This record gives sequence, structure tokens and C-alpha cells, in this order.
Amino acid sequence: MPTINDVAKAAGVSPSTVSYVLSGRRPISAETRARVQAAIAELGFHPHAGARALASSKTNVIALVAPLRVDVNVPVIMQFATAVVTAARSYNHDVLLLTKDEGTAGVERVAHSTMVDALILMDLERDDLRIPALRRLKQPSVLIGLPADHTGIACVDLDFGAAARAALDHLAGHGHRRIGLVGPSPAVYKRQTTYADRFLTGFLEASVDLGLQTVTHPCEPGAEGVRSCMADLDAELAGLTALVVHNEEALRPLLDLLHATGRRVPEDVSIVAICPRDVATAMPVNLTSIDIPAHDVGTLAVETVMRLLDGRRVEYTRLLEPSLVERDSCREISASHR
Amino acid sequence: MPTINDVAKAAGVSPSTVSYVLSGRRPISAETRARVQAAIAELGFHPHAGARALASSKTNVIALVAPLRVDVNVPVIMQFATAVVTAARSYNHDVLLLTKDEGTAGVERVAHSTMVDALILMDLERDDLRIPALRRLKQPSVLIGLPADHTGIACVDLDFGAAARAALDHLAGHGHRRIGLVGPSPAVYKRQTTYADRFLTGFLEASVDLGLQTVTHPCEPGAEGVRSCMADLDAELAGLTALVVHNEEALRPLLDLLHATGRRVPEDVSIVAICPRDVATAMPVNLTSIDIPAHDVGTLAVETVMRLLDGRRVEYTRLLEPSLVERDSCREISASHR
DNA sequence: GCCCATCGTCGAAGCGCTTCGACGAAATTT
DNA sequence: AAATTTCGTCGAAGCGCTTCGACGATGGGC
Repeated sequence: MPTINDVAKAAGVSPSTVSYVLSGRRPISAETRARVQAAIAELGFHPHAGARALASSKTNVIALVAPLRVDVNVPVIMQFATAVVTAARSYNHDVLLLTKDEGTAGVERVAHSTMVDALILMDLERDDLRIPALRRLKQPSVLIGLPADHTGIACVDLDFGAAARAALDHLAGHGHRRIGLVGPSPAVYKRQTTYADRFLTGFLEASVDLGLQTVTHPCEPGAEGVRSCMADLDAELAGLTALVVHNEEALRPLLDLLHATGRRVPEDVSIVAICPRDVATAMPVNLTSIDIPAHDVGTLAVETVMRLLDGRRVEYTRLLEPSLVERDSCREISASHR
Repeated sequence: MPTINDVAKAAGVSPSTVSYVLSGRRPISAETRARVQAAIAELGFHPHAGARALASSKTNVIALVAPLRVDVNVPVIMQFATAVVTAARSYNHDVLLLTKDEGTAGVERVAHSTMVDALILMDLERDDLRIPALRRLKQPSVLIGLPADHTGIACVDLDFGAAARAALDHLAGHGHRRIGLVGPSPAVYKRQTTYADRFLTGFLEASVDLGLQTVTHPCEPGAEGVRSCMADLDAELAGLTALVVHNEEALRPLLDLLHATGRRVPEDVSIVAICPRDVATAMPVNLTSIDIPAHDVGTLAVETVMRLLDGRRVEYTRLLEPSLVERDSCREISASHR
């Protein structure tokens, strides 16, 4: 492996000049620059990342802490990761992948040993133990999610409250007045990831604002969970004409169940789902849905990191507007149901 | 951030002694070691990764090159990634995540700039352009997959040929003689990922060996693809009593189709699927399946990397034995069908 | 009781880069 | 025409660690 010294010799300049050609931090004459670049190309020189990090205190690496349990939501996590890696590369950074399992220790390890310039964490819990640890780091961090007290730490997420509101707006606009929410599994609420609550709160507030009769229920995974959730919803509020489904895995069994019990979508029951677009369109009925904009969120997280690294101002809470895409699962309520 | 010098002063020893305490490469007396460790703990010292990499030419990082397109197979990819990260951590290494999109350039970039000690790549194509590049690197690499010419590069994968054989063995053992293969989508064949071919070859060979009448067909995604695939299979071989499905996304629509056309599983048609366990058990019928042991493959890939880094011998082609798990989708063929 | 190996520690060199201050030459100002 | 800036480059220091050779102190073998 050639070093910067080899390049310098080959180009007949000093190593510092090569460095300045590379970084552009000082003016270098066109001819010198050309000679240096030729030497770089010819020797196939690549600066040694460790040496660079040591000298400049910059690694050009950011950590991504992802929930790598083999869990639900896998596709969404993957979309986040993809977006983060892609965006990071566009800023000439690489991504070190950590699992959430390592907890506080993992975060501190990579930060203290100066492996990364910044961190992006996903799947934050309400009172996430890692947050106080993050505050102590010299590296900035950006959260994908919205824990309770994130003072001083930038957060990016979908505005789940607004998403709930948008779903109800849409259904109310189609004349629906009795609406059920098929919520995430109790495990999600238990895990204290706040998006479930934010959605629920938005849902309840919008119900009031719009004068709707609504009923909500978490939904265990699997056909049985869906069955019992629907039974509960129906029992608590007769004459449901629409469902909001904030539970990706429930979608399929739910449609099966509705089909089996002779409730047609959208003729008898309208549905708005909160899920990735491809899930919405992979169902027997193309579902009107609110996308989880994982790509946008991931990209924004990286942009925020870059601003922080540049010492620029950032908004500490950035909640992305939901966007509802109409497909085939909502219909104007028929007169007979009003 | 305290440095090794700070620790040395606090412990009243030289920096090199601290280093030897850390690495264990030279004997250090118990008292000195204790004093040094106390100083490390008290100061909260963490060695600077860049400095360490520079001095030792080891980064303790491995690159994982994953296909991060938002594609099918996402869960499997995630399982690989999870296994790799977890296993790497158990060897005190971290993982730098690259996308396959960067191609040869990405691989060369991280290798030449000495960001990683080794690479693990997934989703290799038959004549993958990255392979010649990998051969030129000073870092070793391990492939998850089996491209055509991988001389000198370690590969780890499921033995898809054996998997096909195992599926047919199982069905033949249940008396089935007329069996169809629902293959991957044409796109997969086109992408030249070799597992599809390896499976197909194994399937055809086993058909002959077991004296079976078989027919094979790729299967486009979606309900329509499944319909036309089944139509083709039925047309080419009447009286099919069993299906082998090597196509995760086709599974669901296939079961729907069979149901809709009144063919019961397993009463009228037995099924063996090649897919992750959780997919097999998420279907209306619990499917007898051959798992893609992503976790084992990922772990083995990391172990292989570690052996290579230690200069130990490795097997250059490691194909994991498939294991078939019986569930509810296969049945002894009834007399009337023989 | 002498020689040699081993143990435990230190000092110094060096890994490959960035960055700061310096300095002559050229350009600009006054 | 003198004074000042700017331009383009260099040399040297230093980032924080590992590692090699050296060296005094022990200890075992004979």
C-alpha cells in the first residue's frame, strides 16, 4: 500500500501538499494539483483511515444502532437502514452497524473508542436508558423515534398523531361515523415505543374533534388475535363501518377474517392501514394507506447528523407529515349505514 | 478523553506497560496489572480505535456487503446481518455495513483505506464482478453464496442441491410420484444468483434417482404469476400430488389458489416449502419446510473470517446440510391417487 | 558460586496522516 | 516605490497507540 509519502515523492512535492490537494483546505496551483492527482492515480493511493482519524479526529463513520432481533417490522427496519447507509455514503461517510442488544455499553464503546463521529439510533423506548448515556458522549446523536425526554438530542420520526388524524379525516370525509382502531400488539405498548401511544392519542383527539364514535383495541398477532380484537371492537361499538389498522401483521389475517365473515372491503367496511406501501399493495384488496416513510426518515436523520457535525443549527424535533394514499379500501358510506 | 499516557502516569508505569496489560502480549506482574486496571477504570480509558489501527494494522472491523435494495427476501437478509453482527461482536469485532450497490468500488474503498480487516459479501452472482477485485485485496473475504469461480475465496451457504433432494426424498417417502416444482421468479434466475440453479439441478437429479415424474416452472410474483405457474405445471404433468415450493412470495397466493380451486393441503396436494421457519408457520396450513439457516450461515461466515485472520486453515466451500421440519402440509398419498 | 534463561518493565521508534507556522514570490494597495 | 496581502509550498510536530530491543533483577542448573 502506498503512503502519502510515496505519492509526495512521485509528484515531487511534500506530503503536506498532497494532503492539501486531497482536502482542498489550502490553495494549490493547478499544475501541482494535476501532478499530485496523477501520482495518486498511478500508485493507487488510498489514505489510511486510521491514520486519518488519528490526525484529524474524524472517522467519517457513523454508528447505526438497530433492533436486530428477528422480529416483526423487519422490512421497515431494513428500509431505515438502507436509507441511512445510502444517505451516509452520499456525504462520504460509512456506517457501523450495532445491535440494540448491546445497549448502553455498545453505544459507549464505539463512541469512547472514537470509532464514529455520530450515532443514529432507532427503536427508542419512552424512557430509554441509552439517552442519558448519549448526552455524555462527545459525539452527537440523532434518534429515530421520540422518547419522553430527549432534551438536547435531535429526533426524527413520522408524526403518528397526525397520521391517526389523517386516517380519521379521510374516513370521516367518506361519511363514516363509527370507526374501530386495530392497534399494535400489546407487546408493542409494553415495549414502550412511543409511536403506538402517539398514534392512539391522535386517534382519540381526532375522534372528539370530528365527532366520531370510535373504539380502539390492541391486537395480538395471528389469526386468533385478530379474531378476538374484532370481536371486542364489534362488541364495544355496534355498526362499525370502517377500520383503521395500525398493525402490519394483523392486516392479512384481518382481511381473511372479514372475507370469511362476509364483510366485504370496501363495500361493507372501509379500511385505512398504516404500513409500508408495498404491504398495502400486496393485499387482496389494495389498501388505502399511510406510508411509514422510512426512507425519508432515515435520510433526514443522516442530514441532521451532518448538520450537527458541521456545527449548524438543527431542529431538535422533526416530525414528518404523513401522507395518505388512496387505493381501493375506502368507500363513501352507503345511505343504509348512516 | 484520557490517553494511554494518562493511564500510565496514573498507574506509575510506562505507556508500553499499559499496552501490554491491555493486550496480554507480555507478562506483567499481578500488582502492576491491578494498578493499571484500576487506573483504566478510574479514568474511563478507551483506546483510540484509529491510533490502534494505525499502530497495529488491525481495525477489528469487518465489512458486510448486503443487498440493501428494498426487495424480496428482506427478512432473510436481515437474519444474515443479525447473525453476522452478533457473531462478530463475540469475537470483539464490529461490522461496517455496505450496500451491494457500491459494487466493486465500495469493496475496494474500504479495503484499500484499511477500514476493515476482512469482508463478508452476500448475494453473489454467478460471475460476480467483485470476485476478481476481492482476490486483489490484502484482506480476506468470505462469501455467502456460491459463485461460479471462487477459487481461493471461502464460501458458505446452504446446500441447495441437497435441499431439493431432501424435499423429494420426503415426498417420495410419502408415496408421491408426480411432483411439481414452483420455482423462484424468472428475475431470480436472471440475476444469476446460483442458488436457484443449484436447487433446480438437485431437484432434477433427485427426480431421476428416485424415479419420480417431475415438472418444474419458475413463478412470477403475485396471484397471477402463481395461477399461470400452476396452470403450466398441471398442463405438463397431470395428476400432481405434491409441490415443492422454492419461492417465498409465491407461498401465500399459492395456498389461496389451491384453496379457491378446491385442492386441499395436505389431503389433495402435499407441499414442501423452502423458506424461513417463521414464514412456514405463518401460513394457514403449517408447512413442512426446509429452513434457510441464515443464522447458522452468518455465524459460520464470521467464524471463517476469524480463522482466516488467525492464519488458520479453512474449508473453501462449506455447504450446510439442509434440515427438513415436518409440519402439517405433507401426507401419505391416498391409495386412490397411486 | 557462576552462567544463562526468564521475568517484568521501560524507552524509543514508528504507524500514516493533518495541520500549523513559516517563508519566498507574486499580486495588490497606498 | 514601499508596504502589505495573498498565494503556493514546505517542514515539523503531533495525533495515541503497538512493538521491538534493552536491561536490571531473579531464579534454576550444574
